[in-house]
Amino acid sequence: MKKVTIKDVALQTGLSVSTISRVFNNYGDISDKTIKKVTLAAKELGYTPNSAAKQLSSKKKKIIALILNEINVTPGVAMPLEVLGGVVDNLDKTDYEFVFYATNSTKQKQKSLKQFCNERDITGLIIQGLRISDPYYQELATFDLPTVAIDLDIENDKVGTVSTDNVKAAFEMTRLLINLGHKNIIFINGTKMATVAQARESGYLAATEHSQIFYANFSENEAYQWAIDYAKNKGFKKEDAIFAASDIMAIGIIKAFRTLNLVNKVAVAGFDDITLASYITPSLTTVRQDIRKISEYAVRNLICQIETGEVKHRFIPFQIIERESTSMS
Amino acid sequence: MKKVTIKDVALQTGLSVSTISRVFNNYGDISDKTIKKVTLAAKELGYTPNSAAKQLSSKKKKIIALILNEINVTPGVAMPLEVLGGVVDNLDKTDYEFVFYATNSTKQKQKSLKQFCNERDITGLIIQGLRISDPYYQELATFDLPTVAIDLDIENDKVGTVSTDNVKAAFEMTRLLINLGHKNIIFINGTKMATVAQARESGYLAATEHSQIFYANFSENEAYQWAIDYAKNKGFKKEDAIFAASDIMAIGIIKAFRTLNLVNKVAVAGFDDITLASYITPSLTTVRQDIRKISEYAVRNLICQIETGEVKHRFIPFQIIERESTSMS
DNA sequence: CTGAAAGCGCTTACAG
DNA sequence: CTGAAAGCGCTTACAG
Repeated sequence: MKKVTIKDVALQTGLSVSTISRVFNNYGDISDKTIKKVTLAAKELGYTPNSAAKQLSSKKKKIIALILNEINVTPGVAMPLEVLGGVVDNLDKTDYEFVFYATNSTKQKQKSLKQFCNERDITGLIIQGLRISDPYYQELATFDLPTVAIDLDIENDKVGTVSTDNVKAAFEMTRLLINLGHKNIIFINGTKMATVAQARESGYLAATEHSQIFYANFSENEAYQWAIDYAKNKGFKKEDAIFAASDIMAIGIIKAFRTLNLVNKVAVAGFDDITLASYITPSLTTVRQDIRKISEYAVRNLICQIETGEVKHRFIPFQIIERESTSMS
Repeated sequence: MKKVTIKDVALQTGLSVSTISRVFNNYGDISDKTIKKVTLAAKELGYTPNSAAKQLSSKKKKIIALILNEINVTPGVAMPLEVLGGVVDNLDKTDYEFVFYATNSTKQKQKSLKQFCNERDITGLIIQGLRISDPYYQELATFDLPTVAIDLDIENDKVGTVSTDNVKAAFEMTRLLINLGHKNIIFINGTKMATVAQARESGYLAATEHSQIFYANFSENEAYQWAIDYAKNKGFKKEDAIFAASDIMAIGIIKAFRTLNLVNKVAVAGFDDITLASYITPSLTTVRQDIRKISEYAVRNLICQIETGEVKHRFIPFQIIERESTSMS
């Protein structure tokens, strides 16, 4: 089965290749009769334009790449999938093509962002999941292709950003815990290597006077272990409340609290509102991010940036979800 | 900043374009001196081969597409993400390029699989998430590109398959419930429109004498509602056990059982082992699929099919995970 | 071991 | 409104 090309359509219709091309690209400057003839012939022959040829020959390329870092590390965390789905859906409504690329720190070392974009003729980029230690994070500081970074702070006025206002969200959550009567809010952060973690930490710091911060690497196990150790060494008090910078860590702490018989005695709050948060017992008080909106604005702002050069920074509204883990018996 | 092409490298080195191309494609037939010179010049200029041009000019293309259907429908279900990650990782070890494409029933109507593959010069295809009612499912019956379908039964000896042995797994789970002393196993299936659902149903049927089957559309809410209604109309008995064809439905039933105060009285089992399964209370007895292995064999078999024409059908081992939901008080 | 030239399937000024 | 021709950046027989 030979591939059918634009030439075959030209032959079939007796028109020139240029005309066929114009019909397919809606040049407007063509007679209705021709349009009909070409459309019919194309359908008959089963013609589909070859995208590589199109890309190569066309001046104005329109390809948006989504780059996701470390997509399959944390079980239960579906954010990458949601971002992917959201970006695809929003891009479908435009005439930009979509390319997906999954990366990780190994691959980042092998091929630079710029290399990748040159190879694929990328027009614009949406990127998510980078940590501060990642090569691509560094590269973004001097990157000159239209780019929107999700959940990242980049010191580069060519790079737009979309994220939850992590500072404000952490501030509000901390205030909520205080308002619920807890005197001593302990903050369990992930690492200092993530922009979102830094932001959440500073929000926490702004809301409390007596700060106590520990790090559990965004890991359920490490958070679990931390809680066990802390209980042994210092002991939790009724007036304590734990605010974890991710639901996964909060869940680790809740698990420890089950063992320690501390459930419903010491409040726990998380961040993200992953699916687990509402299913676990006790259900978890947390901050819900609006990933659909984040994806939507990532696409929207990127296209705006490509077309007008205007770089935007946007916070997407969040929601504090109060559940059982902060209501004490 | 002009794009640097193979021509620039040729100019810089005083060699011909053909030679540069050969160096980059490891033709072997070139002097070490030349290789070094070219490599150096390429690095200096920051040359990266353009993939569109490569694709267009090359006879032997090597592009594998992963097509995922309806990626963002069910919260808590990360299978598409795991498949994506697995396929990417396994493809990274080969010299095939990877293309990702998310589809849904609307998009399937707009563009046929064949059209999509022609446009992109796809060499081979991995596809997951299709339901029997999907246009692409129909199309696969007569598809002639090397293809591996995940979790699908296709009547086409050009299409390979990789999946859990759903029949056997459902059979074993049903037997387990019987062995645990439950007399009456009620099967809650999703729909008749999914191959996996049909397979699980027949496994169930093979293992029990008194079959009772209901459908809850793979929906937590519908399963919840079903349990409430059933309790009202017929009433659950101690000897009953519920086997749901997905964890999500099993969880809906557990939720209903909480309301009905039936937890630990009537056994519930699920299928999939999603993250939630181990976190919910009571934790859920279920069938664990090995998605990493499924992805691995999907890639491996597809490449084998592309290179040798041999079409394979493969079952990936599963595991029955016994947890609290089937241990009665 | 290397080069000249045709060709992959399109788009797009330039003419008419 | 339509066509002829150059060109996008590569690969690959064919010569030498």
